[in-house]
Amino acid sequence: MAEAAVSIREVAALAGVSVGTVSNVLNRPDIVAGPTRDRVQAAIKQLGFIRNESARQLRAGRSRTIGLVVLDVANPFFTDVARGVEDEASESGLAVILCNSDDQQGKETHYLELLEEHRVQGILITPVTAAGERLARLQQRGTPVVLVDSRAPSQGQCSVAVDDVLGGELAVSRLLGDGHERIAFVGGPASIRQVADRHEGAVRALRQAGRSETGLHVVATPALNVAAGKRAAAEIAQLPPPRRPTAVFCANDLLAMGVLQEMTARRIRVPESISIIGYDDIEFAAAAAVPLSSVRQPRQLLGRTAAQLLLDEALGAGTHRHRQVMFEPELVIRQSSGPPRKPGPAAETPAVG
Amino acid sequence: MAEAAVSIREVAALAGVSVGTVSNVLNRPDIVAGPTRDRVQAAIKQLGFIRNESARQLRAGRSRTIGLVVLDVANPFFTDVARGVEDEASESGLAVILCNSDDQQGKETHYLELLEEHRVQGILITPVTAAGERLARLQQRGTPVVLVDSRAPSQGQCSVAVDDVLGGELAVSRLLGDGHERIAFVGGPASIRQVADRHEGAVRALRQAGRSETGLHVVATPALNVAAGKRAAAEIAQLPPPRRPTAVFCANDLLAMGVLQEMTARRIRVPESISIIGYDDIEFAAAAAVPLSSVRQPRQLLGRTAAQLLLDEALGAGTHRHRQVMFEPELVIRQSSGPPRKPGPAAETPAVG
DNA sequence: GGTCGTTCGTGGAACGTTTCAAATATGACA
DNA sequence: TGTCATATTTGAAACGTTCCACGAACGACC
Repeated sequence: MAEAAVSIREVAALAGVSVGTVSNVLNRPDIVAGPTRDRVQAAIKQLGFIRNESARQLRAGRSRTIGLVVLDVANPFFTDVARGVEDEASESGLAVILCNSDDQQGKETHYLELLEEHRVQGILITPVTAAGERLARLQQRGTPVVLVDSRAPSQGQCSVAVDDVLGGELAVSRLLGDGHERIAFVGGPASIRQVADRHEGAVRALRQAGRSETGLHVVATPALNVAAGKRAAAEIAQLPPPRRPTAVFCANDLLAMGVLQEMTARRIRVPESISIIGYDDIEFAAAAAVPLSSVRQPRQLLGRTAAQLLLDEALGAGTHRHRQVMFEPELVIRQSSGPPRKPGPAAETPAVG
Repeated sequence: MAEAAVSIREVAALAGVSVGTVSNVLNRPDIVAGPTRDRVQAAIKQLGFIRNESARQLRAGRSRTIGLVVLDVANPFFTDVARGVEDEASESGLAVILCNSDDQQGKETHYLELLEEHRVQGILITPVTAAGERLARLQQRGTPVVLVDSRAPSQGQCSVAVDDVLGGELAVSRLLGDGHERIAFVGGPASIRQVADRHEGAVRALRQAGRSETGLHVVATPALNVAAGKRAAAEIAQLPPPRRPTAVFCANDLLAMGVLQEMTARRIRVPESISIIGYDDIEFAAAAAVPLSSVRQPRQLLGRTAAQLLLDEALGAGTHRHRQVMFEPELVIRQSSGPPRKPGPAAETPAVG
């Protein structure tokens, strides 16, 4: 079934020209005389010739792809980033190799090696931990690296991020402004930079409002998913109402959805009895039964911008200057948050049904 | 900054051996004498040598990657499939190039060309439409193709799918068994094979129960997302209660979540006033405020199996036989569906809070 | 009919591997 | 000491492109 792949040489033979000419038809058709070009193109069609990308890459020294290494492809945040990257890359005729590090150092290392062997134009990565050392070496060996959703530790690298501290501050400031006194922060592990920053922002908001930062009830979670959110909510719900927080700020939307679900299951009304603000503003946040208030990140833009920086570095003729881009997040208020209500008979706003 | 990439030749020079020996150290270390091997490995380390995958591929005639073309990376169904594919591929040391056709014929064609030029080991694809012709030609030229979530039209190809007709039948049979008399089907466009099959299954369930198939109230949607689900629900909600369906079967979970959200917003209780069953059983389905009943597909298994078939065809020494694998879906009942209740005061089961 | 420009086309080197037949070293044995 | 088998290493030919220095053909012009 598998016929021998046809090469440029056979095309040349059929068209009665040299291989160089076929190559020219392929890459610079304008410098080839009309009739010759037609003859070659006919031969290409007749033989079903397909360029061999490996050979081109070998000759060129670099492949026509870029690598994207994310922490979790199943997280809508990253699929949106990937989307932005892909759009930008395809405009330059590049393909994207998507790698899922799954938050594991080992897989990350494995993929970085693979990408370097593939001689990709460059790598976009959200590192598992601050992997500065390893990435810097990659860069020295000639593979540009752009950090996505992290700040570059030095001026020697490009990075694209969203100001997570500001995001945390926006969310908690709003809750304070709404009149909440007892606020919880749900998130973890604290070793994740995004989590730590969002927490820091929350603390900053408290300080600015003249509150003690010990007023923030921190509920640490082992992961950033729905199940962890549910467990955190169960913990909060057990507190007696006078001491229970009236608002929860979650480190991401998956957690927030877990919290929402558990509160709902326990007949604690959102937002009447407890307000919830999430982070990321994934599409499902707006579709939750109580649409989630959330801190929106420009996800696709993040991807696009990262890809642009990478391409500028990889293709730009030495004119590239490293930049650390920081976007601002935006607070989106929906129905899951509002001013606290005094306990009593059901409020007039529908809780969830 | 970018130092000249070091090749096998320089390693050989430093270690004082021939390039062939370096290649042997890399690929068949056991046939190289111990001391020589050590010397070469030291040289590799000292120079920071990285294999050039393009050159290997050129020599081998095939790359060490497989292509995966999906309709929508943002749909959790496909990210789970991708996950399965990736797990299986990485066990064989292959990388996955993930391509998003975005339901557009043009993008699909573009990516197929790109993958063929890359000489991938094979392609896994959920085609935009029945693209039998084009895919068959690909296969003839030597690139194995496995259809994912579609049935192969002929014996000449492998395919992996889930029995969507059965899935539809399971869902609607359950609703009938629960005592529902008026049932709606929400889904579209009907040109999508999955939608048509699930609808057919619903009709079959009605027939088996001795009902007229005209009893199914079909609400056509323009797409399979949350927004379309909301619009469909609004349409259903406008019907006067005596004629309004007491149960809705949706062609996928995104639609179902939209329906749930809109019903909830209109204070129509789920499942007391209306039952909902979705399709796919994505992770978010269980996390909805009213956990969704849904028809589960073995998503990761789908991906794994597809990859296995592909690898068997690509790597297996001519012993491959094409297979059309069909999995069975499984109905998962959660709180969004149940027996219909007579209208009246709030039932004892919590609706949504 | 030479000379000079253009316009096209040619032929072969190079990219970095792998593979394989052939060459060489090693050691056992008579 | 020579012979033979075995273990190791070598050297060169591919793989399919692109690139580039040349050459051929063709007019045009003096």
